[in-house]
Order: sequence, then C-alpha cells, then structure tokens
Amino acid sequence: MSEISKAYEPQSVESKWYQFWEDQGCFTADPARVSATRPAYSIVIPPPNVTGVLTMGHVLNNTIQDILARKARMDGKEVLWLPGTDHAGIATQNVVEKTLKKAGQIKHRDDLGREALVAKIWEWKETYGGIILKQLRALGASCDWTRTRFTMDPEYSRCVQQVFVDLYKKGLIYRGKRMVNWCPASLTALSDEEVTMKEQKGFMYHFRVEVVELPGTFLTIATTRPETIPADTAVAVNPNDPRYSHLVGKHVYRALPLDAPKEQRIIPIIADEHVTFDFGTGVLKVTPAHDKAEFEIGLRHKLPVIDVLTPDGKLTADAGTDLAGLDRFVGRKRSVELLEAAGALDKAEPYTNNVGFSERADVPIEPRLSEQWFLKYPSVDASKACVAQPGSEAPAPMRFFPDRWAKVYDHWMGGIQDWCISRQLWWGHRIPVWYRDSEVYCGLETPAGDGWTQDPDVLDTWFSSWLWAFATMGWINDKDADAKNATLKAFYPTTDLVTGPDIIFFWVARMIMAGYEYMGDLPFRNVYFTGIIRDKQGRKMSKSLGNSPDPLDLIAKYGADALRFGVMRAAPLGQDVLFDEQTVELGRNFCNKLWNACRFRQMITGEGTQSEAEINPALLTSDDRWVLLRLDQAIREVTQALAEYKFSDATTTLYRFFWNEYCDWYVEASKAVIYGSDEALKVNKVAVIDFVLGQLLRLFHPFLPFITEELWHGMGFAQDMPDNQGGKTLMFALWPKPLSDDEKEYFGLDDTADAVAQAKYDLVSLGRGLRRDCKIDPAKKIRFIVRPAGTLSPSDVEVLKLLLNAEALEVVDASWASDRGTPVAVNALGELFLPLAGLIDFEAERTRLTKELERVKIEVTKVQEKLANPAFAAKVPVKVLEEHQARLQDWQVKEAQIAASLANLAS
RNA sequence: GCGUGCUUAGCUCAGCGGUAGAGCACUUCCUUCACACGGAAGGGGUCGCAGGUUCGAACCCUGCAGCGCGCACCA
Repeated sequence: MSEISKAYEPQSVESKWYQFWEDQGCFTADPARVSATRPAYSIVIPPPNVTGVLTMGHVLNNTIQDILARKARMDGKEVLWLPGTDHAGIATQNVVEKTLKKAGQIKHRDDLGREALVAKIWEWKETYGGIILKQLRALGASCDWTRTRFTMDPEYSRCVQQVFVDLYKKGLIYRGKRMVNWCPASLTALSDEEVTMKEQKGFMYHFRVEVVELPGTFLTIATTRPETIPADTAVAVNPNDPRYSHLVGKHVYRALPLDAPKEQRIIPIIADEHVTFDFGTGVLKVTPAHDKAEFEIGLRHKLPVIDVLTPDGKLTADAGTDLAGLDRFVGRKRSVELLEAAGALDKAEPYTNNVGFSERADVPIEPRLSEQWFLKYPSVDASKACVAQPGSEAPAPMRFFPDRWAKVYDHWMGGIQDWCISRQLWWGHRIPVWYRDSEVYCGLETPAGDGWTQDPDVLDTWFSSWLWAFATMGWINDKDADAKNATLKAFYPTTDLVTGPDIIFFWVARMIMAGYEYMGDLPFRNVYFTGIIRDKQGRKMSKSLGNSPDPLDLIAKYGADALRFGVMRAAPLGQDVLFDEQTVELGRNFCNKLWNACRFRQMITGEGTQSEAEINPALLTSDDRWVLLRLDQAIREVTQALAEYKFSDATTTLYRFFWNEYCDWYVEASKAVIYGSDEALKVNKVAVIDFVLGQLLRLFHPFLPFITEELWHGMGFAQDMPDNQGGKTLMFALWPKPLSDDEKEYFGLDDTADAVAQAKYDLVSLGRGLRRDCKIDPAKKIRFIVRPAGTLSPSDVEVLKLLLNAEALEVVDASWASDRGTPVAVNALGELFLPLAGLIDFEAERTRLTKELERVKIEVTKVQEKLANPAFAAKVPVKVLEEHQARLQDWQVKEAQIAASLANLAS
C-alpha cells in the first residue's frame, strides 16, 4: 500500500489480483495433494448456457460457491471448483436461428440444412461461448479453469452416448408412439418438466349435437377448444349419469366440419368413468389426437384418431375447408362462427383454465401423438432414500438446505414418470441409433453394412447435464479405468452443490439418479438451494421486463467485492432475494470503510511499517480486552454461519464486528493511546490492532477476495508468513480459530473485562445524550465530572474524556456533591455529571429527569409484576429468575439515582 | 384440490419461548487530521387476525385472511 488513496478504487486492484491468482495456479486442484490431513473439497458449477451472459442469478449462485471454495482452501483443504458450460439445445439453436433470420441469411433452418446449421452454431459457440466464463472471472470466481468442460466436448459427448447405449441395453430406454408435449414453436417434443401451467382467460363454448337415432333430441357439449371438433371421434358420458345413460350406444352427428356430408360425421356416444357429472354439461367430446386423457379414452374404446393439427399448430384439411390452413387460435374463433351460423352454439361464457405452456418458447403446447424415445429412470429407490427428510432423525447421506426442498424432491420421486428424452432439433447429442428397414441398431459407432440411417433426433440437454458431476472428471464408464482416475477418486462425490430450486427436477434429481447408477454413489453430500433474484417490487428478473441490471455494469461502478457483499447480505437462507442497487452501494461503502480502517493503521507508524511487537497482556486496556473478545465472538459466529450456509448471517456479523464494534468504538477509543504519550502502550495498541486486522482480513476474504488480498499485502501481513499459509496469497492463509481457554486466560479476557468497556461506551452514549439534551454544540469542548461506582483505570478515564470530547474529565468520590440541578447520567460504571456552572435551566432539567424517571418506573414495574407472580418464581429456571432479579436491581438503582437528582434539583 | 413458504419500524429483512433488532429511508447537528462511500444524537412497531398451550408467546398449537411458489387438474 505504498500509495494510499483516500477512497478504495477497486478496478485496477481486482484485475491485478485475479491475474496473479490465476498465473500462480491458485485455483488449480491437484488430486495428488489430497491426503488424510489435506481433505478434498469439491463443487461442480451448474453449467450456464454456453451462449449466455452473466445475470444477477449467476452472481448470487457463483458468489456462494466462491465463498464456500475459498473458505475450504483456508481450512486447508484441496479444493476443486469445476467450471464449464452447457450446450443448452433449444435455447442455443433458437438464438442462432433467430440471428441468422434477422441477418437475412436464412428464412428457415432447412435453407441451410442440418450440417451447415450445426456448423454455424459451433461457429457461434466459438465466438461467444467464453463470455460468461470471462464474466465469472470478473466476479472473482476461483474456478479451476484448466478443467473447464463443455457438454459437447468430444469426451463428454462420448459419455452421453455411452450412457444411452448402456440404458438401452438395460431395457430402460425404449422407443414408443405416445402422447407427448409438443411445442408448435420449437417443433419438438418436450419433457413434462419443460411444460408450465398458466392461467388463461378464454371461453367455455356450449354447443348442440343431434342424436342420430332420435331426431330432434340434442346433447349439449361444453368445450374450450371448438377448433378440435373435427377431430372428435366420440362423445362420452359417465356410465352412472341418469341423464344420459339411455343414450349410450347411440350416435350423434359431429358438428364440424360442415362441408362433410352428415353421414360421414356420425360418432358414437360412449360411457367412460373419466367423465364427471357436474363439470360442464356432463357430456365430453372425445378428441384422442389432441388430449392426453381423451387419447386414453380412445384406447379404451378403440376409437379412431383424427389429427387435425400440423406440427406448427395449423389446422389440416381434415378440419374442413373452412378451417384448413388456419392457425389454431384463429381456427378457434372461426369454428365458433361456424357453429353459430349453423345454429348449434348455445352460449359462450368467459372461462379461465390452466393451459400448458412451453417453458422455452412461451406458447401453449399441444398434446401430440408421436414416436419418441423414453427413459425409465434408473436407481430410483436409492436416490429417493438418500436425502434427509425434514424432522427425521434417520441418518441420510445427503442433506438439502433449506431442508424443506427434500419434501418436494421426495414427492416428485414418488410419482416419477418416464422421461421423454428425444428432441426434434439439430443442436445436441445425436441419438446413437440406426435403422435399416425393420432393423434397429444402438451403439457407439455407425453399424457396418449399407443402408443404415441414423435417428435424426438429438437428446434432451438434461440428458447430458445429468452426468455433469462425474463426466466432467474424466469418467468413461470403464470400471478399471475409472477406478484409476485420480480426479474421480479424490473429488467424487462432490461436497456441495449450489443451485436454484427451479431445477430440482431438471437437474438435481436426475444427477442423483445418474450418480447412483454409474458411480454407485451419490454425486454430492449437500445441496444448497438459493432463492430467486427479484427486483424490489418482487418481480422475477427477466430480459423482457428489462428489470435485470447487468452485473458487469455494477462491478464497473462499485467493484466486484461490493456486489458480492451486497448480494450476500440480501440473501437469507431459502428466501427469494429482492435486489436493490442500494445494497451494492452499501457493499461499496463497506469496502471503503475497510480500506480506510487499514489506512488509519498505516498512518500510526508510517507507511509499510509493521509492528514487530507481540501483544503484552500486562499492557492491555479494557478496550483491548473487549475488542479481542468481540473478535473471538465474530470468529465463532461467522464460522458457524458458514457451516450452516447462512451467508447473510455471516455478513451481518462481519458488518457488526468491523463497523459497529471495531471502528465505532475500538478505533475511536484507541486514539486516546495513539495520540497519547505512553510509547509502551502505543506499541502494544498497534500490536492489538494488527492482530485484529490480520484476523479480520482472513474472515472477510471469502466474501471480499480482492480488497482483502490487496490489504493483506499492503499492510505487510504477507511478510514472514510461510508461502502456503498466506505468504504468497491470503487465499491460503489459515481460517481464524476462536481463542482457546488458555489464550483467554493469558490475555485476561473474561466477562468482567468485557463489561467494563461495554459500560464505558454506554456511559459515553449517555454523556453525549446529556450534551444534546442541554443543547451543547457537540464540537464544543466542555468539562465533565465522573463519580465511579467502583474504580476507574487512568486509561479508561482517558478514553472517556476523548470520546466525550471533554475539555477535562474530573474524577470525584462519594464525598463530592454536585451543584443543585446538575444534569447527570448513570449506569453500572458510575455517574457522569455535566456541570453547567450557573447555566442550568432548572425547568428543562426537571422535565428531562421526570421523563426519564417515568420510563425507568415502567421498566421496574414490568419486572416487579413478573417476579410478584408466585407461579413465576416457582416454575421458572434459576438462571431466568436471577436474570430478572438482577434486571430489577439495575432499574431500581437507576430509579433511585434519578429520584435523588430530582430531589437535588428541588432543594 | 394437495403441498410449501411468507405476513415484525415508511422500505428490505433478522429474531423462532424469557428486557422488540439491523440496514436503508427520515429528523437534528458536525467538513475535528482513517473514512461525508463519514461521524454523533434522535423519532418510528398493540410483531396479519381470532382462539388455545404456558408462570411467560413475535416465537409453540389450531383456525381464518392476504400474497407467493411447486405439484396435480374437469373437457
């Protein structure tokens, strides 16, 4: 810190140290260093979309991972934080296709064809693929970049295909024609997890159909999707519905299409339990091609299937000439008009129902019958059983934080459905299956012989990311080779996983199953679920709302440390985070305060001069003892908070200790010695300050890596340290330990030491209050008189004098009597008088004291009432009883003293 | 419908059985030589509502209300 600027300027500091850490290989994990005394700590990054940019969500997530990783290093562990990116099938292909279309290069992906488009996407990936990883560096993320992985790396792709072949051979992967969720925008099948239900305002249409066998008799049917009427192949009622049971077996004329002859529109009335009496009219139109449940009905009753929708959601010729070619929603309106014109429409009433939307494309999905690949999940039982359930004492190998997510997980695992893993896309892992006539071949290589064609589909992106925990470590599904893989051996299972609860099914659950199936062991021991970042109005941050700040802008403006600190402070365990830029400002202010506290220390002895002195217990003042105890407390609290993943608690403690305790009281009090004339005391004071700051920088390092590293070196703490314990970098300095009992005894740290200083500071506050009440300019030096309850050391007197901004502080004994009406403040330390020498406003003082007396009396009464309750004394623990008695005494003493002052005023 | 979370100072949130707390915002004062990205002193809350358990409840239990989220859904 040769040039000490008044304000902390993060920009140059941050890039300098990141470069240093990376150049020195500080982030690189070496399995060879793992031993009994140097345990492994590992964490795999939730791979961001390869073409993505850093969002506030990433900031939250990766700051937490970085804190955990850096803390583990300071605990002396061998740390692997493994980074990488995900190819993100649909999202990436969409982005590239859109860009090409915008640039006028293509109108449709077929213009390029499969190979050319995939080549374009690779090009795109090479250009933009690294951005988010660079941005993570700006945040300070201490990832082992030498191990960066991508889900479409050749080795990784081989893992994915191997797993497919393996599961196929195990009979868990199969191909089948089923109703799937079809996205008419992305033109692919989706898994159930990729569909989100949304409330949609629409209409419930009631229309009539005539019974063939009973002309003049009509059935009224309620539907929200009249455009699918041409695809109806039956009308169903509940078999026990007395209104309709006599009609079962008869037929109706389907209402649409109108251009088809009546006799071609005859469909049966069937009875099926699925139909509920009291919903709609109790009559259901059965459209096997366009509804999952109705497809099942169709199977039960062997109904024909008429598909009237094209893959991109337009009506087909089978829908009739009036509807053919129309978009499904346009077709809906048109079909209503047709029904109305035909006199078949009864009514259309406003209706809100839930519609499944494609999560990616944000359009309603269509249930669609198609040939897809499915996976019957492996290792379900082991995966379900491994997570500790909230409230359960049963030992479990994996824990969720907060543990309530374990219930959500358990519930999903209990009702687990086969996973549709094929996607009709080009960007991704091609399904390793080839066809020749009726032959099917599944394997890693193209089969020998002519005439084979590979399945055109690719795999769901999550079918590659579920292998992330071990495929990134060089796993190749070869028992012997994997057993010899040093990285896997040292770092699998990983220690912590940090992710959002929104991908608990997409990713977490599936990784657990893959872990058990392929590694025979769980993939991680703890899962920490972050909250979701929202804006200050509580809205989810999104690009379309434009309410998401660019973290890089924030870093440029405030510094990465400030951003990290602000986000951590605002992110309590398991709660969503309402993000406000103010919190980053607070982080910036905090860094600046830290910077200046160190600057102050440097100014005591001059630049770069470090105190060589050991702390001499004989020379410790009550302030020194107090700050050492507070530091000890902070170390305990922060360590505990981190162990429980309570990051906002940890930052709160750090804030309190550093700002409120160290700066506001200790540093201010220490000025009595620093600006005093006792050299020995001064040297000892500096030794204490250096000790506290040294510990403090370590405690802060996981949260504020850049500024702490800069100060660590600038303050000279790195000197004289072994290279692997802070000499080279603070990253490897040891995490502070709480003081042992021996150390406490050596330094004379006990409750009394703490109480004296605390009472002293409390009396200072009271004295400042007196000044204010007496309307004395805080800047004006005035005289105070103190009458100690016990004894006061000279150093305590000096501190009181300084903090009260007193011209003089006279110490008197019990024999001293104050002038009539002299304002006084009282606490355990003694009485503090503000002699006003003839300037006393008796009336004002009477008012002040009366008010104070009232306040104290209320407190006295409160405690007295409690103690007066016979049941209280009888049932309460001794400790609580004593506490109350002591409290009563305190208040009563105060009451007596104020009463005495009032009496003195009256005389 | 089932599950789950939240409701405490103007705002954002801690506290989860024994004297209601923090940060921001607000009021007043202070550019005194670490820091105005600062310092000092203040004001501000019947802890969503109603019952219950307890000597004692913001905290535990029950019900209700409002706001989220997840899952499952009836056309």
